[in-house]
Amino acid sequence: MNTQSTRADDILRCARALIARGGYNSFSYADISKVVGIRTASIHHHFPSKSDLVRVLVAQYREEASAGLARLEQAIPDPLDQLRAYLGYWERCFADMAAPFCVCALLAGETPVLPEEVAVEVRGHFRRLAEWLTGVFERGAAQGRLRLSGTARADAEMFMATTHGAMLSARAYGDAKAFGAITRPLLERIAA
Amino acid sequence: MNTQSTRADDILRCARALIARGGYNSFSYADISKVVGIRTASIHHHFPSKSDLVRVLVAQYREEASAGLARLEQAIPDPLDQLRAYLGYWERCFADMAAPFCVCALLAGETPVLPEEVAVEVRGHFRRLAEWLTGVFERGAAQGRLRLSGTARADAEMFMATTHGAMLSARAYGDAKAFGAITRPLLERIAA
DNA sequence: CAGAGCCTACCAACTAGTAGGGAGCCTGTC
DNA sequence: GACAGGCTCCCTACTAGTTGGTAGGCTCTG
Repeated sequence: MNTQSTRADDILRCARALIARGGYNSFSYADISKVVGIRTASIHHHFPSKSDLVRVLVAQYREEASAGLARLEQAIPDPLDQLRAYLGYWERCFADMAAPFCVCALLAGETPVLPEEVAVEVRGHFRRLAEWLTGVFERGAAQGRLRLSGTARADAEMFMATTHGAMLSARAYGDAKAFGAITRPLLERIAA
Repeated sequence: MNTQSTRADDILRCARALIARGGYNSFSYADISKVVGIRTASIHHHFPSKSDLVRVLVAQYREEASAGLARLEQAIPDPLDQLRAYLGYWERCFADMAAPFCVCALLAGETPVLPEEVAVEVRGHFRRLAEWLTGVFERGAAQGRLRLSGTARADAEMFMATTHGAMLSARAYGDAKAFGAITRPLLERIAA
């Protein structure tokens, strides 16, 4: 357990919220400085460069997501309910305005202008999520709970794409409810 | 026809390519200056502020998209083929690396940090595209060419979200073929 | 002459990042 | 117990380069 200074965590939490608003190039150390109450030079002490900060941030995000999926899988046995819970999580995020976007989905769009190290982490998140979803679809099909329209892998990729696209639509429409409006029919369609 | 100075068009074309790489905050007047061969001050002569430039850029993008959809609709009678052609267009864009992302999809993610006027244009594009797709799904269902899983509107929104999400996945994976891999099964699923 | 288009020369604010110093705290040693 | 050394964290002060944007002047054209 690292009970050590919460400052680095404060910085990461703040940076994550800022990135979720507009991506890599839409925030600066000065923005973090104002929120966390620390000088920009002190942020450099914790994270020497911006790419370091964002790489660590995304790596931590991936760990949390992975842990969350594992917890979800343990708590909920039914594959369809697992998908429902996954989408429900994001629906609640949008409703709360807490973290109204997947950091990795946003960064994925900016890939060409991202530091390579960050792009690698983002790719890792997409792979991990796609793998988890593939597993869910495989088990769902085997148990007769989900109706596959192609391979489990293909359905998983499509599910992920629709989810991310629904986040974009919600932002474009300026309407948090749009996310649920798009993803709920998605669930109905794949339910056996 | 406005045969007038191609400079403004050069600037718009260049800015569009730059935005398609990483969004609103990832390019500057200096970047355009280097490519177009003009001083940044001269860009301000054509577009007083950055938000002006991007607003006009997105408005022009919307017009082209609208015209493209109208042309597509005239040339191709079958609704399923229309969707095929729409996705084919983007697949070719990705393959060429010409314009490997929908400008509006990328900007949609950045909505919270976008100038209001730009966000309005982006929203307009999403509305227009969703409306067109809704029409295609309605006609497809009426002609027995497409299988709806919900209302035409809901299916259209889902189709659009999946398309945009597939763009994100292609970028995240660093693999242009991923777009086709995700969207082709999508077509098969909705074909009657 | 008027205006369009482009220039040079600015500007203030902001960008990520560096240098160096001071306060506090742990740790080892006499 | 004292005290030196080193380490962590944060500070002020600074840098060079970039940001979007302005002022004013030149040239070419209708």
